[in-house]
Amino acid sequence: MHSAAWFDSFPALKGLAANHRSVLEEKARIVNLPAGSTLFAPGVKPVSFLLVRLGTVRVQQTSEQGREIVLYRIAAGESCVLTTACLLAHEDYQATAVAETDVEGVAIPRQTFELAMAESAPFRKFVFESYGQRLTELFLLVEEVAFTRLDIKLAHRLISLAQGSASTKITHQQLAAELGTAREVIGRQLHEFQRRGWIKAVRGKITILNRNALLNLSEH
Amino acid sequence: MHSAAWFDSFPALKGLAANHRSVLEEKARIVNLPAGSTLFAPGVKPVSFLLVRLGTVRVQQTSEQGREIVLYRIAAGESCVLTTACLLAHEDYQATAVAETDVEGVAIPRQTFELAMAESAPFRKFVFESYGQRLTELFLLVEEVAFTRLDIKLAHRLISLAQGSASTKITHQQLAAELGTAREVIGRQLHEFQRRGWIKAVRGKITILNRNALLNLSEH
DNA sequence: GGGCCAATGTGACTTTGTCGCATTCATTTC
DNA sequence: GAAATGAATGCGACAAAGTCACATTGGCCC
Repeated sequence: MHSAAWFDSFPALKGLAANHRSVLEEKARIVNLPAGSTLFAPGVKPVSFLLVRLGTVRVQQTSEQGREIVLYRIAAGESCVLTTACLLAHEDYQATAVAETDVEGVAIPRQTFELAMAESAPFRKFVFESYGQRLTELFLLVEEVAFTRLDIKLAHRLISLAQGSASTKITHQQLAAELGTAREVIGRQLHEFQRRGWIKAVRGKITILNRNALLNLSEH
Repeated sequence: MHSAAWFDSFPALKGLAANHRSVLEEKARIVNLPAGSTLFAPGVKPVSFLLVRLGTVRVQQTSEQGREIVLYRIAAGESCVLTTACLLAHEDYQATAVAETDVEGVAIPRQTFELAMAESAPFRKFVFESYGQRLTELFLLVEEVAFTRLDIKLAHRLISLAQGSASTKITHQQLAAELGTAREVIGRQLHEFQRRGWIKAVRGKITILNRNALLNLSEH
């Protein structure tokens, strides 16, 4: 089906002219990716512009020694800026993207994408706003990585990963990869949080007992 | 003068159609900035698209506690991606840009810029290629900040700042701001390099005595 | 020559990262 | 059910990096 259903998932595309909209609807392809699958990895060239309709995608960087850090996440309704950048600059990917949940994406062929960029001001606006937002986020990430204490980063991340619920299924290793540090370091810090009664950690799961304390710390 | 002279400083714009070229030439304004002046700072909104014709610009981030880190440099012939992003996403700047040398820039009014983006494929290509490049660089920066040992980063930076010549005029504090670390840490490391006979440091100036040793270390 | 201030040095201490193992827990396999 | 397996976690010693509170030095200006 090349139904118009997907279009409404992207409020930012509301303003598109009817003719542009119908071209996009006609040429776009819905792609379904199971949780855990890799959308792209370093050295690969993108073939289509990519929008995420449902689910979330994690973009991360891996160092030569195998250590990882999460760069950002793509939420439902957003575009994959890195894909766009690589597509337009004719570069390879230099990061990895993993589906964190089952993901439904909308793939727009390069030609159609370039046409839309050329002809539709609202489409350009959509693409550029994503760009600006990511760039800002990356600047903040650099600052956070360089200057923020680990306990603060960890408190912050625990809250944001929990998404309002009390507990998260996550291992020390995964948390270390989130923040670009080592497992042992996460272990120590979780221990300290637990000693203070802020969390309860069991194998593969962390439960927040005192959200306010974590929140307070995360605001340093 | 709104001479065409500046145009030839941007090889990437060679492919522009004559009519687009003449519009840009007509509307663009040459701006001269003395070394050390601030192009933009957090909280300011950009008014023009900006190309750097001569000189270099340093873009840096400052943390709340006042610590700094250099994000990237804009060389002659390049555009200021952050300006573009903010311009298009209607956002404020969230970083600082400082002229490292006397800078001659080309300011293109927003309207003219948007027109060029709408009508000229080569112009879009120019803008997007800059974008992709910066994004790639920022990814690498995050990785470097998170995972690379300080001695390696410092060796690397000393070589790149020296630009082939043997000595650089720079203070420990400035080097610390380059790499996002503390002055004392730079001091210690320089001491170690000096002890090994790789550099000679005097107040405000560092001379490279053994470039190969530094290079070798910087390739870790 | 003396004052001034940026640049640099120093040592004690904390935080973070690294290394090499030892345990523990859950699941699969016999 | 017992044993085997492998991921997840714990632990202790040590190295690297960041912090703090000063002391010292060098260059410039009067």
